[in-house]
This record gives sequence, structure tokens and C-alpha cells, in this order.
Amino acid sequence: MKIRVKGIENQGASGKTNSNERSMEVLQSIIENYIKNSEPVGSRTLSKTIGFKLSPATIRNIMSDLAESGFLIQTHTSAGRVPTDKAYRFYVDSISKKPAIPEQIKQKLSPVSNVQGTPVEDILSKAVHLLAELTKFACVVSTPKQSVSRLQRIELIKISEDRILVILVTKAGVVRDKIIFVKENHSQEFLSSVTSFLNEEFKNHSMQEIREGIHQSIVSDRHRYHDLLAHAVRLGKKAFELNQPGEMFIEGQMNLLLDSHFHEQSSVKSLIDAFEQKTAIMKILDESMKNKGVHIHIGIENDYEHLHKCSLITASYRNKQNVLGSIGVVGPTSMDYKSIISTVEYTAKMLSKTISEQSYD
Amino acid sequence: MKIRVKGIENQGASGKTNSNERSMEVLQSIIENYIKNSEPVGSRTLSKTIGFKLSPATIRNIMSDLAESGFLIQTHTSAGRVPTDKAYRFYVDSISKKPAIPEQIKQKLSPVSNVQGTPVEDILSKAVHLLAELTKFACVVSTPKQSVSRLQRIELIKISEDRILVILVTKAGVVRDKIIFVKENHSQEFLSSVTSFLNEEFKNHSMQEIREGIHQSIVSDRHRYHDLLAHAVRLGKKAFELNQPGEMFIEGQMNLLLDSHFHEQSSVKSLIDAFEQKTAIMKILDESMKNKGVHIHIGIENDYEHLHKCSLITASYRNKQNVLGSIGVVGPTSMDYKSIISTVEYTAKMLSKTISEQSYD
DNA sequence: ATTAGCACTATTCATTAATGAGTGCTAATA
DNA sequence: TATTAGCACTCATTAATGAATAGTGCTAAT
Repeated sequence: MKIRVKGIENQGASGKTNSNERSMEVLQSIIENYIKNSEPVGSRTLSKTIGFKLSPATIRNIMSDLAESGFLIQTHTSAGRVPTDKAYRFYVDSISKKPAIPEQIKQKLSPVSNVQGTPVEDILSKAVHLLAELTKFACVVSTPKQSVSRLQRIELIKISEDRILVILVTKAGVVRDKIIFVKENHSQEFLSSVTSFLNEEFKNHSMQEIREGIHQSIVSDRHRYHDLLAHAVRLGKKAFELNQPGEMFIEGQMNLLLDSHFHEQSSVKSLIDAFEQKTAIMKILDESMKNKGVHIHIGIENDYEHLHKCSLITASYRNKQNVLGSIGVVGPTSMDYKSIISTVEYTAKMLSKTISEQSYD
Repeated sequence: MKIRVKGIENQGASGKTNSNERSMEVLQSIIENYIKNSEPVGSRTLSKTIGFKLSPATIRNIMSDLAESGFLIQTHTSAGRVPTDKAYRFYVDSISKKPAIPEQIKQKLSPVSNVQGTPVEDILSKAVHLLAELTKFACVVSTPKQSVSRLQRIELIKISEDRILVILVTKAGVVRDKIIFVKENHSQEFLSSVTSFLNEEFKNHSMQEIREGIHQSIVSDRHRYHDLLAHAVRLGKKAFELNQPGEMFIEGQMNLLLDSHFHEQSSVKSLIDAFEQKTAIMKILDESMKNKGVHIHIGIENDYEHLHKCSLITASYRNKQNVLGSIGVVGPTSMDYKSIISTVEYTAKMLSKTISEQSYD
């Protein structure tokens, strides 16, 4: 008589579900294996590294099914299998517990900057640099959107007879400057009055609102203004016209070249184009600001064709009031999602913390 | 009796020189050939492309001499010859007439920016971007050195009870901001007084001078100050402490990877390091500010080992008063020096022009 | 349902041989 | 005396071959 092995009953009872579950576990193993070694994984290798005991033959059957379902592909007949984007999507969706952040990373990021009064741009630049160093991929961060950021203060400084330096300080701590040209030779005192007026009128309003407000004033109330106000509105219009198109800092592009995946594929050219144009990546960062948490874009899911071989992991950062921008990683689809996701999440968190502490209110 | 061939006398009289001249012409041909095709050049090929008539055998003799003198090397016994850094040095030194700038380039660069009031950083960024696009190599530009730039105006803006936003505007048009923290709660009126004082006292002085001046005041005259001045000096000290370490914009690093030369050699890693650390390249840019004209650093001539496979072509840019910074190209030692040199020169010129027009005085 | 066994397939790697570009040397030539 | 032709030699590149290897799919046994 044979010994009753524990689990046999279970296996019998929920056969299909169980087998499906097992398939998924196999898939997971394949993905993790591939992420680790960047090489097609075969049944024999897998049967060794896998947690539970399965013969290569069984694994082959499972693999065959998975391939049919579009989770795996073979580069050629006698090669191992490689996960598809669909597989990665399944994989990231099934991640439940995020790995703990290694102490080493915590140390590097905590805090991003402890120098008080550091300009926001410098903080962003530092953060994206650190992220690139930690992940060994290319990293990007978008600067705070000006249109949604709220005015802390405006200054008008007379530079020469016909030039005025406009300085806008936002609540987020971004300082933006621009020179405007005027026909009249205003005195600095006059400019100070205008400055006071604009500050009183528009402090705490978003740039968007301010622009609309000024437009309204000009359209509707023009006749009622006395001289000061008329000038104030005119100067204000010019001053707030600054529409900074939203910048992006890139760091660690070179890392991608050292990555084994991009080395083989000569999809390097594509990536260069992607970084050159910036718009596609910028769009993804913008999109990422709309919802909380980490966003993941895997290969073919990206609208932009040049990014079809890449995955992007992004997360937004914020100060106390508003979401300001996003930071993220651009890497091969076979990146180590688990660790990258938590690194990005943590970096965004520390970045938010740092900026909040530095914010002006 | 033999016919006296014209030139025989010359040849006899200055035999060595003549033959030397010819050698140099051959060398030049080899270099240009190599620059063009990125492949070792052999005697047979050369005897076809060369201007004057020489048999492969003769060329071989000349090549042999040139190799002995350290101008050429062979990668292996049966390969053609490749120019050494010494050869490139000879080549650039012997360039007499620079090629005319192609219309297409002139158009792209003229002017770098025609929008009035564009911040200097944006102009630099645009210029370096254009240069990278034109040369197809990596390009760098250093931002104006703060220590030598002269003060146009300082502003102190009260942000909150204990924070003051300092804005420094230099003659070069660079605006730099920083938040300083104070213990006392100064009123904005008080800050305005301090601002006036600092502007009157220090306008047109270099940052370096200002820092020294303030230091002097503190050391020597402390007791004589009444309250306003004492505070002014103290705030000024903090305000001018901003020692921006001199930034650098990089553009087109990716171009290097597409270049056939860097593809073969896996010296890519070196370059990545060089761009990562920045200091070495920054040093070369700084150096380049000391003298007029185009500066050329070829391969091994660079102090920094990671740049031994590269050449750098740099030129300084300036406004009406001062040399502000440098712009340059980083490429393989086998770059097309003639065209790159004139492109860099022209770009620097247009950059200077643009900045001068935008300068505040 | 799982597994062992086997035939089959495609890559990879080392070996070999042919090709060709290029040199160096020597002797002939103008 | 400078130049050139001719020739032997070297070494990288290429293609072809075959053995070894890692993998699959299918079938039959457990």
C-alpha cells in the first residue's frame, strides 16, 4: 500500500484552479529568472530553480500553454522562452507585498537635501541623479507645472530705461525670471506700486487664474482704470505671459547602454530619439500626475513607438498643497519591477518630503 | 645630355625639405582619409585618392618613415595605418584656411535666439543643443562664472517670518536665487533699505570683490556701524555666500554611441564616467576661457585619463565686457577637425552676439 | 496528471581553409 | 639617387564544416 502524501486530496479537489495557479507560479518564476539573467529560460533550468518539484516535461507542457495564451514567446524553435509584455503586465499586477527598501537606499535618499533654502530645481536634479544611481537606468523628472502653481510673490525690477526684470516666485519655491521690454520709462517707485498692487491682487492664485483675471480686467474694465492700474494690468499681462513649457531633467541615459538588453537589440537609436524629442516621455510624466501612487507603462503599452522596448515607472511628487510633477525610471521591459517600483515610490516620497519642508508656507 | 626638369634644382637644393613636405602632404591625406572612412588606410588606396602621382611602393616608404616618427601606427602587421594623436596635432596645427561655414549652419545659428528677454540659461541651452545637432557629437557649455560676473542688482524679498529670498542679477543676465534663514523678523521696508544700501554700495562690482568687501567691513569696521548697516552687512554676507559651483549643460551624449569609432572600442564606459563626474570637462572649459580663439585638446593631451580617446574643441563666449564661459564639442580623436573647429568658432561667436544683445547694459 | 524517453531542431563554438588587403624587402629602372 | 615593380610573407576576415549543446514536442508508461 502506498503512503498517502499530504496534499493529494487538495490537488484532486480543485484540479483546474490549482493547475492554473501553478501555471501562474511557473510564469512568475520564468519572469523572475529572465529578469535576473536576461536569457531565455528553458524547462530544465527552471525545474531546478523553481520552488516546488516539477519535472522538465511538465514544465514544458505548462510553458506550451502559456505560450499559446500569449505570455511567452520563443525566439526560435530550440530556444528557451521569453516573457511578453503581457506577462510583465500580469507580473506587476500580481505583486502584492513590496520588498522593503534596503537600508543603503534609505540612507542615500534621506533626505534628498538637508541644506535649507536650496532651489527646487536643485532638489529635483539631485533626486533624479540619485535615482539614476540607484536604479542604474535612465531617470527623468518633470519640473513643477507653472500654470497650476500658486503665486507667492512677483517682483518688478528696473534694469534699464526700457527693460524690466520680472521675477515670479511660486509657493512651490520655484523662481522664474524674464525680462520684459517696455516703451515708457517707468521709475522704480512706480514699479514698486505696481508690484504691491499685483501682489495684493494675485497672491495665492494660480498662474492660470491670474492670466484669466488679467484678461478679464482688460476686456471688461479698461475704461475704469486710473493710470496706475492701467499700467499695472498692462505690465502684469506681459509679466505673467511667461509660459514656461514645463521642463524635464534627464539623468543616466548612458546607463541604458550598459544594460545587456539594450546592447543586443539595436533599439538604442529609438531611445535616443525618444530622449531627444522628450515630448513622449513628458506626456507620460504629466499623465502620472493625475493619480496617486506608482504608474507602470510596459513596452507596447506606450503610445509612442520608440518606447515600445521600454518600461517606465513613474510616481508624482508634491508639496503640502499640490501635486507638482513626476519622477520616473526608463528601462528595458525586463527590468526588476519589484525593486524599481519601490525605489521610485520611496524616492518620490522623500522628494515630496524635502520639497514640503522647503516650501514657503 | 639630360633634359633639365623644372624643379630638379629645387629638389636637389632643398632635397630634404621637399621630401619632407611631400611626406607631410601624404600624412595629411592619410589623416583626412581616416577621418572620412574610419578605416586604416593602406598604400594602394591612398595612391589612388592622393592628389599627385605616387606609386604604392613609394607611399609605403613614406608611411614607414612616418610610422617611425610616431605619426602613424599599425593595428597589426598586415593592416593599413592609423594616425596617432601626434598626427592629429600636426594636422590641426597645419590648418591654415578654415572652410567657409555652410549656409545651412549659418541659418540655424543666426541668431541663437531672437526673443528678447530670454534668460541666459535658455540661450546657452539652445546653443549647445544646436551645436550637438550640427556636429553630431556630444557638446557642453559652461554657465557664466559667478565670481567674476558683476552685480547688476540684488533684491531681498521677505517670504515668511524667518525666510528671505535673495535674488542676484548679474550684468551677464544671469539670475540666481536662494533662500536665506534669519532669526530676526525684519519688515519688508527694512529689507528695502538694506537692498538700496547693498545696491548702491556694490553695483558693478564682481561677486568676488563684494565678498571680500563685506569681509573687510566685518573685520575692521564692525563697531562703527549703526543698526541698519550692521544688519545690511550681515544679511549681505549671507546673500552673497551663494557660491554656485559653475554649472555645465551637456547635450547629445548619445551621439557618441552612434559614432563608428566609439562603437568598436568599448571605451564608452570611460566616457560615461567622464560625463558623470563632469569635473574634468569643466576644467577644460574653464581653461579655455583664459585665451581667445578655439582650443583643441587631442586624446592623450588631456590630463584626465577617461578622455584619452577623445578630442575636445572649445571656444569661449562673452558679452560686451567679459568672457563668460566656454562652449565645446567632445568627440573621437578622429573627428573632422576642420569643420568642427569652424562650427564651434562660429557658434561661440553667435552665442556671444546673442548674449551681448540681451545684456543689461 | 505526471513523467521518462526519444527524435528532432537550431544555436553556438571551434576548426579549417580560402581570400584579400597590406607590408617589407630587393632588384630593376629612369 | 629617387622611384617603382615584383614577390614573399603576415594577419584579419570570411565561409564552410562538424561536433556539442540546450531546448522542444510528442508518445508511451506510470
